[in-house]
Amino acid sequence: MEQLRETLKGHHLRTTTCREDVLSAFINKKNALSHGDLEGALGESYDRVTIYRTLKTFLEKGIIHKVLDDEGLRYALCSHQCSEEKHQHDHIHFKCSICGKTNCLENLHIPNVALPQGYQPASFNLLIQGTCPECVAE
Amino acid sequence: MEQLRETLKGHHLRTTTCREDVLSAFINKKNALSHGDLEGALGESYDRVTIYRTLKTFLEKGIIHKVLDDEGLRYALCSHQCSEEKHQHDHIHFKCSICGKTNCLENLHIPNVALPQGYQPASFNLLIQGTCPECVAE
DNA sequence: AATATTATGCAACAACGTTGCATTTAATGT
DNA sequence: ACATTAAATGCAACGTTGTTGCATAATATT
Repeated sequence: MEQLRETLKGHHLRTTTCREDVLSAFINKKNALSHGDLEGALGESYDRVTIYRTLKTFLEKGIIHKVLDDEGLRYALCSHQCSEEKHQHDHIHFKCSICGKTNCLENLHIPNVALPQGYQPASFNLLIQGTCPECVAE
Repeated sequence: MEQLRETLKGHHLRTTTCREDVLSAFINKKNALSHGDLEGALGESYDRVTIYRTLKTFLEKGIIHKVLDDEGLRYALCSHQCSEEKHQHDHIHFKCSICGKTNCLENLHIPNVALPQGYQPASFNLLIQGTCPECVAE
């Protein structure tokens, strides 16, 4: 609870109940969340627009990052210290096609790629789809 | 022209002017296209819905594949022989943040990744964002 | 407690995508 | 070349997703 306030303050954001609730949703569910997921999780507590704006500010301030997906955009917590100035991510995202959950594999880095002459890379996004350990087990 | 018919027939599709036009749009513009791009390129010739359905069939039949993007879905031609039965892609997508175009780097394969125990990968999608050769030059 | 600044809710709108149904078109056999 | 069958299109309507402007409410600061 107090930790939420700290996180928000650390990113120069005012503490509001909506931001606390969105942030704790990300912390509790450990997988990536879409706007719709959050709307579902938070019920009628907040306006749709407020959630959109909360996601936008969290993105800008470096609290969450985008997770690409062939069926829509999701968001996940930034584990390492991201800030308004710089977002840095080079981990892999895994989406399970059985349970539908997408997770950050924080420990796995995206391997280097030798691009052809002239290409200047700035950011990388690798999504692997398949079956996750929980769903393989069943 | 005749080639378009061949391609469509090869994927067990009837030849219609809409399908020919959509297909040639993909062949002419060499970058990935969104539904909106196609609507723009084809003008008022076809109904919005028809373009959506054309994209859907092309996807299913293995003529085009999805290209993920943090600002929406795009589609690009499948270079290698994809079919209704199997789609196989392991090339890299590069999106230029200056000109906004996304291209398939057909010759670059996604490097192998050692996933933790229990993860069963099925498909890979790597998007690199940065500056493309044309925009670097300027 | 008063103030300045920021966040929220509401309304309205725009973009994106889907479904059902009647009509038109393409392929096939005669 | 024509009739038949099956599939594709256009239209209307709808649902979802995301954005913007503005008045109100809440937060941080003095």
